Amino acid sequence: MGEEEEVLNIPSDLLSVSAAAQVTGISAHTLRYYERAGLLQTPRTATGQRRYGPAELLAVEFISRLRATGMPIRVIKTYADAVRAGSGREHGLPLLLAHREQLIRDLAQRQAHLEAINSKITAYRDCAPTTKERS
Amino acid sequence: MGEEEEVLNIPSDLLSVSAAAQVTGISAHTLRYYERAGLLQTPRTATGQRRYGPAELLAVEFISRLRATGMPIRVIKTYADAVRAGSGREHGLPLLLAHREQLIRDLAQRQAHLEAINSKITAYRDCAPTTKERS
DNA sequence: TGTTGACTTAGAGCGCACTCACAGTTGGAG
DNA sequence: CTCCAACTGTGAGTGCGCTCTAAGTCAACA
Repeated sequence: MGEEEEVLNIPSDLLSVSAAAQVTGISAHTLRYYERAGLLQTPRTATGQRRYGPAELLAVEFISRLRATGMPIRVIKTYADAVRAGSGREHGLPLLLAHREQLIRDLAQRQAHLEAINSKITAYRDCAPTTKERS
Repeated sequence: MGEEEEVLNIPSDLLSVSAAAQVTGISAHTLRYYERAGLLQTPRTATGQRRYGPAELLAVEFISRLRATGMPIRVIKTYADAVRAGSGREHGLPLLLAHREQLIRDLAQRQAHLEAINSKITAYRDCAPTTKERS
């Protein structure tokens, strides 16, 4: 909750893991962790170093959106597996559709929470500074 | 993320911890945990059992809204301490104001994530079923 | 009055998502 | 060629928010 950059500026060349971390805002540790967890599969150099191209960076960006909206790692893995297996439309899409519904409900709830917090703030503004307080 | 009840129906009599759990949707274990953590302070019977009145139930409801919008336990504790100390307006209100700003930013981000997910879904709909996939 | 189920506290355990530490390998500037 | 910084995998550690366990106390009905 709360970053600072807004949009990913994706370069056309291949990036090392730390460069990809800079670009995506996901730490190098976490990028490797995602790969270990099966969310991601990064091409390697001849000696085994990861190289992130535009496609991988976009994948990282999408994964981080799923994470930021509360999708658990294991569900993202299921999605990623489906996409890699070429059955994204059959098995991946339903996960996205379900997640979208969840997210929409979640947004509505958070809106309601925001309004309740606003009410509380207003209550503080309205009551006299020396009045005894509740909850 | 994702409950089922919408609004709290608060009774006027005093409730035991498990009855309060029923009403608030927060487990009895968690209610006790909140109290141990200092978020809550429930009146007791002569023999030490908790009794939740309307004020306590409303407090639980508000706490669960703060939790559901990502406020950490320790910050809620700071808020609760301020309110109990009678300095809610001076020390509690700023926490709520900061949290509201955070929440508003968070909502905007989640909206953006939703739109990105929608785009991805649309991409699945638009591309032919047998087309090779990406990311 | 006896028994059963709900209550009490304190502490341990769990699941998740990182995050770090370690030991060893590699790439590139000087 | 040397050397240092950055890379590698694996496993352990961390922080958070619950969630459960254990041992004991209490309420209330037959």
